[in-house]
Order: sequence, then C-alpha cells, then structure tokens
Amino acid sequence: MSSVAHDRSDPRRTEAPGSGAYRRPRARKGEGERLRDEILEAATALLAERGNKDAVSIRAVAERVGVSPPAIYLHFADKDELFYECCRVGFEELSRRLEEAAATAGTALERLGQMGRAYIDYALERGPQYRVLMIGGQTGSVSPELIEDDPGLRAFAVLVGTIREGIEAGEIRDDQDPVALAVAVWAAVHGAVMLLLSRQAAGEAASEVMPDLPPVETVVDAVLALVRSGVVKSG
Amino acid sequence: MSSVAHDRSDPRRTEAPGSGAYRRPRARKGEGERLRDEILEAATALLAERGNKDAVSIRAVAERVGVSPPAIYLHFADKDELFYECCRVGFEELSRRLEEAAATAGTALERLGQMGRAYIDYALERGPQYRVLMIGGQTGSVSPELIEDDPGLRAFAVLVGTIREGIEAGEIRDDQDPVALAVAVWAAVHGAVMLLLSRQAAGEAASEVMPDLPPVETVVDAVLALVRSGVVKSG
DNA sequence: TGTACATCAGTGAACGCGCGTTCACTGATGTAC
DNA sequence: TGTACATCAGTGAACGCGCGTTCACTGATGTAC
Repeated sequence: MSSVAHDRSDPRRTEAPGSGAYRRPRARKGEGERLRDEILEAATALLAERGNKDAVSIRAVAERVGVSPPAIYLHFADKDELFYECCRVGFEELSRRLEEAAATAGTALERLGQMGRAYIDYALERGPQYRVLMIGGQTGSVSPELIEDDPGLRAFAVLVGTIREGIEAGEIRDDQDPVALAVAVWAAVHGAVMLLLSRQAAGEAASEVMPDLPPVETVVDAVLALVRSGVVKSG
Repeated sequence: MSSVAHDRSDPRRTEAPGSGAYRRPRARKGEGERLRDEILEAATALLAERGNKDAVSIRAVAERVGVSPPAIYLHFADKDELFYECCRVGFEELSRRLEEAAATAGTALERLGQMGRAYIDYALERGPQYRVLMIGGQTGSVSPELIEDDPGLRAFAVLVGTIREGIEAGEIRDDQDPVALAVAVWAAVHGAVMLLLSRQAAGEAASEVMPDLPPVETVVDAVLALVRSGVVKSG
C-alpha cells in the first residue's frame, strides 16, 4: 500500500496533509487573512481540549484547520506567538464583560455582585478555555511589553475602583487595604470557578470521589454570600 | 573529538551519562531502595522549577540524580507513576498539617482561622511545588482507585466537619449549604495563594505590571478577614 | 477577447532534536563451601 | 583463608516517534496590455 506512488494529479485525492480527512479549500486571492482566524479558532479549541499548550502541537492545529503545518507560519512567527494570541483574545472578552457589569446601576455592593456573577458566568460558559487562560498559559514566555496593556489588568483596576467607591460610601469595610481586599475577592471567585471546572472535567470519576459536592448554583451562591458577608453568623 | 574511542577503563572518567558533571556512587548491596527516594526528591524539585510534568523529562531527572535514565525504571513503572508519587507525597504533608490545625483548642471559627493560616503557610513555603500539586499534576492520567484514598479529600472532610460544628454552635451562618460553604472557603484561600505565588514567580516583571499590589501579609490578612466576615461593613 | 506575467496562498519533503522506553550487558558486592 | 558463584545495582546503546521549523516549490488567481 505505502509503496504505491502518491499520484498528486488524481482529483479524488482530497485528504489533508496529516492522516485527517478534511482539506480546507484554498482562499481566494485577497482573503489570505481568513486563515489566521481559522487557525486561532482551532488552536483555542485544542487548547481547551488538551488543557495546556505543551499538549497541543502546531501539526495538530494545522490538521484541524485542514492545512499543512507550514501554513501556520504564514500568519504567526512561532508557536509562542500563536498561543499568546489565543489567550489575549480570551482575556479581552472577559475584561469587556466585567466592565459592562461594573457600569450597571446600583450600589457598589450590588455592582460587585454583578461583577462576580459575570465572571463566574463567563468562566463556566467557556469552561476549559478559561482554565487554560489562567493556568495553561505561557507565564514567563511572553515579553513584558506585551503584558503591559493586559486586559486582565484593566478589569482588575475596575474591581479595585468599585471597592474604593464602596468604602467611601460606607458600604464596604474599611479595616483592610482596598487592593488587598480586591485580590481576596478575585481569588475567592477564581478559586471557586477552578474547582467547579475541575469537577466538570472529571465527570463520572468526580461524582464517585466527591459524591456529596453540591450543585453548581449552590456553590456559586455560597461563594457570593461568602464574599459579601463571610462565614460568620450575622446578628 | 567525538571520534576518539570512549575508554571505559579510564579511571579519570567520572562524568554522568548526560553532559552533566556528577555521577552518583553505586549503592551498597542492600541499599538499592535509597535511589528511589533520591529520584523522588529530584523529580519534585524539577517539577517545582519547571511548573508542569510535560516540561520535566525522565532524562533530566536521571541527570540530576547522577544516574542513567534506565535506572529510573528500576523503581517506577513509567513517567506517570513517578510524577503521581511526587504529588501524593506533597498532599500527604499538606493534609497532615491541616488536620493538626483542626485539632487545636478554640471555637470552630478560631480553628477555621488556624486551618486557613496553616494552608497558606504550607503553600507559600513550598511555593512552586504547591502550584504543581494543584495544577501541574496529571489530572485524568491517574486511575480512580489511586485517587480513592486521596489525602486531599481527607483534609476537605475535616474542613466540612469544622464548618458543621460552627453552624451547630451558632458561630457560622446557617443560610448556606455547609459543603458549598466549605468549597467557597477553600476556593478563597487557594485562589489567594495562587495569585501570591504567581507574583512571587514573576518577580521583577510583576512589580512593573502590578506596581501597587500590597505585601503578602496584607493580602493574607484580607483573605482571612474576607472569609470570616466578607466585604460588607459590619455594624 | 486573448495572453503573458506577477502575486498570492499555500504544499511536500526534509532537517535535527529530545523524548520515553527497552534490551542485553557488566562489574562490584556479598555468600556458601 | 581462598575461591566459585549468585545477586544486586546499575550502564550504554539503540529503537521509533512526534515535534518545531525551514526550504524550495507549485498552481490557482487576478492584472496589464
């Protein structure tokens, strides 16, 4: 079988370069840039499936798109640039949603609750992609000037701002550093999401291991209640 | 140079198999098991340095120990077993410390605080190793029966128990599911630790990016305050 | 309307590398007689 | 005390593989005349 010559003029041969089945049709002349988006999309999906970038190869991305591996290099300098771009797009979206939530009407405490919900909604919707955004990224391999205008930092600044407003309005405790408090709030929400996602990922196995873990909404409610007023019994 | 025959009888040749310098002396006859511990130690250290197991090769572990790669297989069936063992040891220690903290005298609320401190202390002490324990592990690649007696689960059960006691004693809020509340508490502490560690890891770069992040103790205090009584201004 | 040509959007084959793992072996250490 | 031997604690070389990346190329598409 493998010794049979590879007849490239045979019109029935439409297999992709890998062993895969799909071969993407060549773009029209001005539309080369479309491949860039398709690559980003495929890379993001694979990143979510595999959990970290070491487990996703350039070859796998190319095969999913239906293109040969070198075609990736038409749009990205190297593997790091490709995966950095994936993460940046994800953070941009999260940041946008948080800014929207922060801009709603209501007291600082209410807006804080909105932001918490928005964050959790985004993370649970995107599921594994959020996971990768936060931990499967390429910490350290990205140059500082790229991080400079990080959308995640913008979102964090909004959180700190909301907390400061709450303190001034007398709604939020003033016995802690506002930034430290913002960190604590972010940490609580982020941690909860990670836990919910890891259960979601584990599926069957998890329900055996942690049989009595409550449903998602119950955990989300508990986290938001904790952030608002802690474990202590009030009154 | 490379065409010169490799004279194995030359007593001056004491280089390790890789390009490394150190070659571990052969163990005495009954002491073969000692290599196992040395391998675990080296693998754990490398795991902490590199951040996840994909970035640590069997060959790198062998070189650090001062032994040839096949020697690893004298003590571990394969790469997965080696790194699973690394994580298990780490969790065991964390679990032990938490159980100690839970067994101290005081109200449930006070013991909860002790556990929080113990958890944070352990995580910040171990630094990158904690990080790996939680995220760089081999989720999914470990068979369920190995997870069954997971020390992490034992520790979580202790946390839930403490919270239940607090609810019964009227110290802890009873408007949330106790397990969900435990998840929220764990999430808050875990999330804060992860954030502090990523700043610690980033070093220089981070202080440029987040110039006004407060010192560790301030953040830790804020997290414990948040867990205790939330963001809301009391009274 | 026809044709030569430049450009665009890719392809196929190959490179050198490091990896996990296996296999046949070696040489020091302890033991039996 | 001496020596043959079994065992232990490894070693050296090799395997096949998939990886990121480069390079020379190709063939369809649009453009100029």
